[in-house]
Amino acid sequence: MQDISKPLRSKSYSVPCELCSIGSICIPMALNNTLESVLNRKRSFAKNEILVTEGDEFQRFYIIHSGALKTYVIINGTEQINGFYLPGDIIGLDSITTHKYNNTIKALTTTLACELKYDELMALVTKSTQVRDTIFNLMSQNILNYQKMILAYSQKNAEEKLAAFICWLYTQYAKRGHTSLSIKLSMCRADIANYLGLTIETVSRILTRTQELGILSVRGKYICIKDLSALFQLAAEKI
Amino acid sequence: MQDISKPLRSKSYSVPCELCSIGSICIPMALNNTLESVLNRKRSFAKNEILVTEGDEFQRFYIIHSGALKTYVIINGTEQINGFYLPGDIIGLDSITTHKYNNTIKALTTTLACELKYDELMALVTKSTQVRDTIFNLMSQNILNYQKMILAYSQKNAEEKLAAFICWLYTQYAKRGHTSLSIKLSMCRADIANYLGLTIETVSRILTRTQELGILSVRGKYICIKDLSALFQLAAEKI
DNA sequence: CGTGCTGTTGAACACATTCAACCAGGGTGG
DNA sequence: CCACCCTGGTTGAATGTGTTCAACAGCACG
Repeated sequence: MQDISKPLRSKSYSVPCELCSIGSICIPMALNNTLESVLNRKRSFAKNEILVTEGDEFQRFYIIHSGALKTYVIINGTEQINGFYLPGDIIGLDSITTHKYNNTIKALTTTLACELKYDELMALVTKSTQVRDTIFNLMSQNILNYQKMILAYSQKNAEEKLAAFICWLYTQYAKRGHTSLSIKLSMCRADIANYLGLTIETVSRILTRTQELGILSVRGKYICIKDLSALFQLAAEKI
Repeated sequence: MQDISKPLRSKSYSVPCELCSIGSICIPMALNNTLESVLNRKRSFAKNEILVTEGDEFQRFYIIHSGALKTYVIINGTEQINGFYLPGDIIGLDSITTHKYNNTIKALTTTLACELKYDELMALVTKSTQVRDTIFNLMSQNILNYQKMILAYSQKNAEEKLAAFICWLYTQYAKRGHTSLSIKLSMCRADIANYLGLTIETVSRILTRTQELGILSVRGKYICIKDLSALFQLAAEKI
């Protein structure tokens, strides 16, 4: 595994296995040599490649090693983005209950992802309390995150939503060890607007306004956070 | 258990144990006589009684038998409602990861709730694959629900949000066997507005407007759905 | 009968959208 | 090589949705 991940870590945002969302179970599994059966080798996906389509039979989770994915559904013929996923994130927890994928998953950039078979993970949950606790912890964290997001996105106005979004990006990378204040957006303005329930014009306007306030520096897909605490304050969150 | 639940079912919205969110594991446990150790007796809470406060140590889930609860956090001195919980719902899944309650839980009306100890549930997860699968299914369903809610509440305008909220109420009751089109709101307008990120004035105006359209009939806390499919259409959801 | 609480209604205002024009960069073809 | 177009992004003016502030109605309670 290291032979694949090592050269990539310098290239772009990626997570070493220890910082992955399932890291704490993956590493022990590697030591026990049961890894190969449960966590398949990393697979590479090209930009705009579709990993799975809404309605496909659910078999495996995807855990992002590097790159970025988005998930969306088609409502009334238009794409509605459900979420963005960054290195260390796991996709598919919502599919346990439906036995099929509820969203289409698409690569925003070239992406490396680990595949984790559901059945085999479940078998491990029963065998190892460590795996059990890790998975429950992961799902609980997911639920907590969604709660916070609902709170955020139902209460906040456009400016606060966008600030919260950039805070979220920063926090996601920071959680996995990338504390840089310079962020390269892997999604276009239209995707951000779609996800936040805004228009691209509003997103654009707010980005320039926030830049004028000296909080951000925006150039195309590159965003530099000039005043992190002001950004978090704008998002109405505590750091 | 039945001695408690039976007389209540006629009185108001309540769920028989078979329709509870954990029903499928609860019933077998009752048969195995392990029930008493895991699922404590129902506890009654008065209107406005606080079950737990944000930050309290997490020990048990609450599963609503009858009545209604709300969860909220205090942000900048003001209450921010996180969610409403109805008969059959389980509260506390977000606390597994934090080991403490992330919200304050308060009874909206007189409420009967079952208490389910976390530690003892986990022990059962390892012992019984049926319990394991039920709990994973429950958590996955939770995650899926939140995904849909985020989509809903970030994309929809005020009218659609409120329609979606009433649809959600209807669906929640319907899932547990109460398909009546007459719904008694257990929360006040201020709570609805707070939760949906609107003002009470807007909620009020939209309710009367929707009534004028012949979709709803509103009188105080009593709502009667006159045209279910129109309501779902307004909420931009499929039935 | 007044007081307080919950909910409704009205008018002025603010924020976000819509529609439109415009700009910058990348690729293609003459 | 430059004109051309196409895509992604920014900016401006008019419109509309939802908020704010205020008054008021209905109802329970002392």
